[in-house]
Parts: sequence; structure tokens; C-alpha cells
Amino acid sequence: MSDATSGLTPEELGAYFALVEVANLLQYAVDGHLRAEGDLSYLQFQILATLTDAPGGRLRMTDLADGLVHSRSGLTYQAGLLDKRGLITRAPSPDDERSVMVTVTDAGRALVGRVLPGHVADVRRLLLDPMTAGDLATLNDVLGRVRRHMRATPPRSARPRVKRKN
Amino acid sequence: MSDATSGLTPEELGAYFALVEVANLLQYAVDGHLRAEGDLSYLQFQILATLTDAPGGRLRMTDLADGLVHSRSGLTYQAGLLDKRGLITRAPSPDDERSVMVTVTDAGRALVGRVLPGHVADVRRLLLDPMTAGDLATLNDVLGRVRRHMRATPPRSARPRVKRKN
DNA sequence: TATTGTTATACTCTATAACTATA
DNA sequence: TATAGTTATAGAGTATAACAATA
Repeated sequence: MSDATSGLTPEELGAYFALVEVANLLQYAVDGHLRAEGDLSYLQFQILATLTDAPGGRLRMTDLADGLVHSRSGLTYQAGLLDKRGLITRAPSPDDERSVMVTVTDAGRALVGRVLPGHVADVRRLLLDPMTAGDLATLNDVLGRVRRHMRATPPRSARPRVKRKN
Repeated sequence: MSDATSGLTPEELGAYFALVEVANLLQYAVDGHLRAEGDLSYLQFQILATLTDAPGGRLRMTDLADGLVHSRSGLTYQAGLLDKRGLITRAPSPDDERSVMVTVTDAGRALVGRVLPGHVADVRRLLLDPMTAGDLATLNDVLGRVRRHMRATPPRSARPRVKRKN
């Protein structure tokens, strides 16, 4: 792909491809483990883990969607699956009757606790083991900066909800 | 997600999450651009670009699949779409009649050439701009090492083709 | 028997738009 | 009128297993 992507130096190209491939391999491996251990997709694990860390284990649908998913209906779909399995509950918010509060159940917390050790082991084995402490610090710094930059540079996520035609 | 992922230090956690989020944001943005400019998914772009750089613009299906896709039928499906659009051709290999040689057509090369400037611009703007030359060198080194490690550490991709039941 | 690739099928996931209800 | 969420629907993509053809 080097010729096809001229316009980037070999070093830029290498960093770009390595980043994409490493992230893909990591997610593929980790996803496989989560499905095998807990019948969870990576997204479902992220949802449960996010709730687990939220105060009271509860978040509004909108706040939960943030960063995890690109469409509202996508989250509704996933929440429906988790709800059906008794891993979360949904109830209208007392504050704002339009909102829905999502809460992890004990079963949900238990499942996260069950798959977590293997998940962490995967991340350590695949991603962290071949790094030195210095590598880790640099990666943390650079990728943290890039992440802030990307969040601030609305790619397409900032796309507002499409208006009705009438 | 910090509590839920204890077992990793904050720095390890930060690097892991930053990596996944950066790669996801980048792919989401880039995929959107490729679809808008050339009606191509990221995977389809990767297939065309890989072929474009191959000697003679040709590769066997099996060699093309390597790294891009996780199942054979997945590549057949994508190749079918690209073939239908006249971006590639498929023909049995003269050497080994079992193999299929995939070749980019002129139209395929033209399309890659058309979407490439925008693609490169996206990568530069989102990923590379906030990096110093030193950052780039380090990232290249570390991620390159991690990639080799991951490729050598069969996660689940090494899963051989399942044997028939009889 | 092993390898290459395709196909049939079933399933998961995603996104758009229309819709309801509340603010 | 704007916001929160659901639903209907349709489409894209994926994976497994069975299959045919060649080595």
C-alpha cells in the first residue's frame, strides 16, 4: 500500500498502519475472549463496564451513548439485549420523564467481574508486555494528545440529529 | 471504567483506552470520507490499495485475505462487490487451477487515485498533525514492535479451517 | 487427503426515519 | 419547538458449514 499512499512519508505511513493493525488485532482477540467467557461483544462489555464505574451504577441513555455508539437506535438495541439478559434495568428518570436511567444489576456486575481478569490478561499479554516503561509513558502522552485533538476536531460525529421533513 | 479494570495501572489503562479510541475515531472518520468520495468501505479501500501496490496489481485470494479479513467467505463477498463494480477482475491462476488471481482494473486504480488525496489529508489532519517528529518515531518503533509481537502471538486468528464432520 | 475458493444460510449489527411522550 | 428514547425496517456485513474442483 506504500505507492498508493504516497503523500505520507514511510514513517507516517508506518505509524498509521501499525496503529490501525494493532488496535484491530487487539480488539479482535479481546472480543473473542469476551464472547467465549461471557457471551458479550466488546461494545456490550464497554457498556456494562461504563455503568459499573458510574456513581450508583446508573447513567442516562444519552450519557451512556456518548463515545460508545454512533446512533441512538444502536444503543437502544444493545440495551434491549442486556436488559433481556437481566444485566441492566431501565426506568424513566424521576427528574426528567423523557430520560431513561440505565442501571447495572448485580448480575451485570458479577458478569463484568467474571470476564475482567481474562480481559486484563489479554490486554497485558498482547499490548503491554512488549513495551518498556518508557514506551508506555510516551504512548500514553502521544495518544492522549491525539485523542484530545480528535475529540476537538469534529470528524463527523458532531453531525446533529436530522430534522424531520415537515 | 477505571474501577472495573483494576489490575492495570492508570498509565496502562490510559494507553489501552487511548489506543482503542484513537483507532476507532480515525477509522470512523476515514470510513465516512471513503464512502462519501468513492462509495467504498474502509475494507474495500484496503483491498484495492493492497492490490494497487502488488506487483502487476495481482494477488491470489488467499494472499489478499491475509490480515485484511477473518474468514474466506468474507473476502469472497467483498471481492464479489468490487468485481460487480468493475474495480477488480478474477480469473483462475494458470499455475494452480485451484487459486484465483485478483487483479485491479484501470477503473479500480483510478478510484483509488481519486479518493487517496482526501484519505491522506484525513490521516494527516486527525492523527499526524498533533505529533512531533520525535513522537512519530517513537510511535512507529513501539507500535511496530507490538505489531510483530501480536502477529507472533496467535490470538485466535491462527484458528485453522474447521474440518468437515465426516 | 489437503487446499482453494464459492455458496447457502442464518445471524448480528447498524442506520435512517417515523413516532411517542415530555419539557 | 426541541429533546429523549423507541420502533420499524431495511441493508450491510460476517461466520459456519457444506460443496466442487484441483493438487
